[in-house]
Amino acid sequence: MNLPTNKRPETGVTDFDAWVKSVWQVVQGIPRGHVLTYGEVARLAGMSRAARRVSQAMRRAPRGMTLPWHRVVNAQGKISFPEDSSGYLRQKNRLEQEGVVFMNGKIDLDRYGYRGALDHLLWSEPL
DNA sequence: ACAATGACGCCTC
DNA sequence: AGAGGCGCCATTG
Repeated sequence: MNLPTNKRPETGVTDFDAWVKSVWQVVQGIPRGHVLTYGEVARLAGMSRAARRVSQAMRRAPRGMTLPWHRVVNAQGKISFPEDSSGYLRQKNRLEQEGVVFMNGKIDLDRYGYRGALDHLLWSEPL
């Protein structure tokens, strides 16, 4: 449906560049205390197969821009940084500070993920 | 120009 | 549940 990478002669902007901006918006829309997977972000931004590109997009965010990057995890409900890395710990701490609970290094996506967020909207389950 | 690299996901076994 | 294998695709070396 949407295959990017076509340069527009005038602007020099690629479809991928445009998609990157959508990614920022999607990520900024993730409510505090909830998470989305890379695949979900990619899909919501308009490229269903671009899960691996989401991290690139977030790294491209301008310096001043606040992006809740820590609210993006992989489809297994786990943090995608190596466990021994500082990034892993930073992300985990930020999430726990928002009330997200880890069990055996995993987040319950039915509770904190996309569907979980919908449930909260529908019948206001306590977090 | 070409091969390797990921903050991934899905399907199999 | 968990480990492999493979497809993905812009970027990097």
